[in-house]
Amino acid sequence: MSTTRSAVAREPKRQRGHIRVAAIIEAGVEVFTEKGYDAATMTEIAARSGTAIASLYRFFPSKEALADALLLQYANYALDGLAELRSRAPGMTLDGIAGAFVDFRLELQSQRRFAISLADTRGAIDDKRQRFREAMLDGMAGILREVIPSLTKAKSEVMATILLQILKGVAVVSQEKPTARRVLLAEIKKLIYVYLASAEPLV
Amino acid sequence: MSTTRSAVAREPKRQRGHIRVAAIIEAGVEVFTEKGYDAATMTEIAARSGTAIASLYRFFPSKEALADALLLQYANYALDGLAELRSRAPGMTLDGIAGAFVDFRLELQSQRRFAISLADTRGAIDDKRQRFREAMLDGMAGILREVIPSLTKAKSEVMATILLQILKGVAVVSQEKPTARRVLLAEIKKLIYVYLASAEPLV
Amino acid sequence: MSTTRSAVAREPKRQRGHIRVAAIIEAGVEVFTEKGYDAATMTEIAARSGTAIASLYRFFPSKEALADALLLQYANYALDGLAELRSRAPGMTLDGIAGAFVDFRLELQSQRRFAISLADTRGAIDDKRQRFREAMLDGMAGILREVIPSLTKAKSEVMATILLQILKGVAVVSQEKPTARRVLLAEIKKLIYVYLASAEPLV
Amino acid sequence: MSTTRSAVAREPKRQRGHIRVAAIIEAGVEVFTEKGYDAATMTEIAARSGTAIASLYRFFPSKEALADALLLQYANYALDGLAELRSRAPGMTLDGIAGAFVDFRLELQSQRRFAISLADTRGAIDDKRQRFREAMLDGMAGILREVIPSLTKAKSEVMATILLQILKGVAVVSQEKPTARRVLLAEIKKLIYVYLASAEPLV
DNA sequence: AATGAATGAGCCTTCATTCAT
DNA sequence: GATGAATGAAGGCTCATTCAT
Repeated sequence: MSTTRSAVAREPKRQRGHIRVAAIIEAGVEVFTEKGYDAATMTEIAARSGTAIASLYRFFPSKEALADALLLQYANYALDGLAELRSRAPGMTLDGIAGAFVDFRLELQSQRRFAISLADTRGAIDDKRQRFREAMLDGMAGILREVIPSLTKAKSEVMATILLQILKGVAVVSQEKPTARRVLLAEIKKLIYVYLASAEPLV
Repeated sequence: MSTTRSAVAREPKRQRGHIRVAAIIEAGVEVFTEKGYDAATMTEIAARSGTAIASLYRFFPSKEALADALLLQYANYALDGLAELRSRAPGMTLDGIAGAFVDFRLELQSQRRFAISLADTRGAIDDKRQRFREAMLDGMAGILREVIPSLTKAKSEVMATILLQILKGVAVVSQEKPTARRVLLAEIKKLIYVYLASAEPLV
Repeated sequence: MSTTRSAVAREPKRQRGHIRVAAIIEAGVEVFTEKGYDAATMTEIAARSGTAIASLYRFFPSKEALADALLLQYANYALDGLAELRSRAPGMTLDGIAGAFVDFRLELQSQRRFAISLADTRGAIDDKRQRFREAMLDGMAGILREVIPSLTKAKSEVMATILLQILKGVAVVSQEKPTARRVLLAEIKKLIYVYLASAEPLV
Repeated sequence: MSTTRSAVAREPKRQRGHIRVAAIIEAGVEVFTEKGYDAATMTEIAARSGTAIASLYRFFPSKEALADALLLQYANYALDGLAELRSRAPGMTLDGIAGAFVDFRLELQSQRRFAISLADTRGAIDDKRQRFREAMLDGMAGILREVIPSLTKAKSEVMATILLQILKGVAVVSQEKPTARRVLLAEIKKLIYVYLASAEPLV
């Protein structure tokens, strides 16, 4: 499938390797998420994944490469989910789609797969994040046009930007206590609903 | 740089200190904002504020203490602004208050006073940030009740949480190009408006 | 790469081993020469010789051992050449022998067989280098006595030391551009000639 | 004198600093000489100079910068000595100048000031070494023309190249036992003498 | 009181060498 | 026997923080 990839993660050729990589990725997500890119140390990631530091470097030739890989994986997962949502979109009510968006974001969280707070990380990785963001916006805009056909492309893009920001709130409220959490998630759904409704032409 | 100081009236120590502290804070905001907490170095902050490193440490005994102070200052500024907004709230239309919220957030940005991306920084500083967040939520909930008297306290707090998240979007869209920016800010205002309107009982 | 090996006559192990070793030695010479002892990595030598790293270690149990082997091979080659030169020495003119020495050194260079700049490498290898040096001096002193029979053993050894140093210059000038190179090589020959002549008793 | 110098050694502003720098330079010369550039470690240089590693880096911002500084210092010292020799050259006999060259080289050695075996070191430092070499050749060629006026510029340069190589032998024989050493040094002088004489037109 | 210097802990990364399949 | 994977020791370098003048 893929032959050589310069500075990017190299995939293992033996069974054990895959397990290792999985452990590293998991630890990487954990540590990056907990501490942020700069404060995370390769040593800790290695330790937490039960790998020797040099082994970690065998698969991910640099800290940045590891972060890249984590982001990429998250991006793929998220984009896949979004595509799936889109396929279900036609015929959904505004209310349904509002809930679907929130559930989608919730799912992303639950899958411990995401990584790296949106902060620090300068340099090359930022480009990739930017591209990911654009792909997300694109996908969301598409969904919006699916459910509100009267939307122009431009308008749908603006709304997607807003929507993305709203959905970030899901991550924030996820840290609240269960009760508050439930209430807040319902409120976010409602917010999205009224927002979408306000953009739909009155029949 | 240092001049004679024989008979000349030397400013009272407090005065000099204040100037120094102000310079440090300004430099601190700059550097933290530009590079993030981890990548910012005390040496650079010292240099950029024209202070010797040891002097910097006289006023702020650690990097974290400096970040704390920066946050505190920002919090005070923000809370003051919020209080002021609250005093103007009574009698404002929903539309007016939606705009006012956005303008308020915009103002915060423009005043180079705020610092440190909400990420990295772990430890003690997080508590303070939490308290600041709560104070903000409190203030915003109050304003909401001011403009939508029918709101219960609980409901207003939920809405404040949502609103705060929406307002974070102002920072995000501020990085877009002027045209897009203007459009997006208008959209945020609209979003807030429809959200507030949805919570107001139909007369 | 690896083919079937069922009924096909597999070369005797020894044979295969020799090929491997030869490949490793060649790669070793290359890499050591290009990068120097320290900067050369066993991994690269393995890769460049098409050997697996573990196989390399089967033949040469350490980096130093490999360097040793390289030196030894070079020493043998050089000493053989010197012996051959010695056999041709009787009856040569001083001028002829001067040229022969330079050509001899030139030959050594051309045969990509030599390795490792005379620097770095500490430890055990230095002893071997020392012994090699002595063997060379010995051989050269012998040749000198062959062409200048009046030389005492002691004197011939002193002269050999000097001569060896002069010949190192061949390596240095070899890096010059062709034209300069030619001139400098001729000059070295002349230097050797006048040096030898100065030691020959006036007839 | 000098204000800022990017990646090069920074000179201390206080008394203590000069002492430190001197100690570092001495240790640097020692370690680089003993182990070669690659094998030398900053940690050892720091330790041997009684400095903390970070202090070392305060003055010399990188290993290469330190090596650079060492080379520069050596070059200056050597070139000064050569200039001085040149001023004494007019009127010297060939025999005298031969001895003077050897003494000059000997002096360089004795002044523990020189550094870094001519091996390893790739990159930027090699350029400087090259320039240094050329300056030396230039100076030596000048001296040769001083004592053998009939020399063309080109011829003197060729001879200087040869001479430089011969003089390297001084370093080599310096490692011999005193007795052998004395004999060899005398032989080098003689070699230089006959070489120079061979280039002088018969009167 | 102010400041340049000193420092040690720690980070990312590499590599010779040994395992385990 | 051959090979990819594993590893730990070490190296260059930075930075928050403390001394000493």
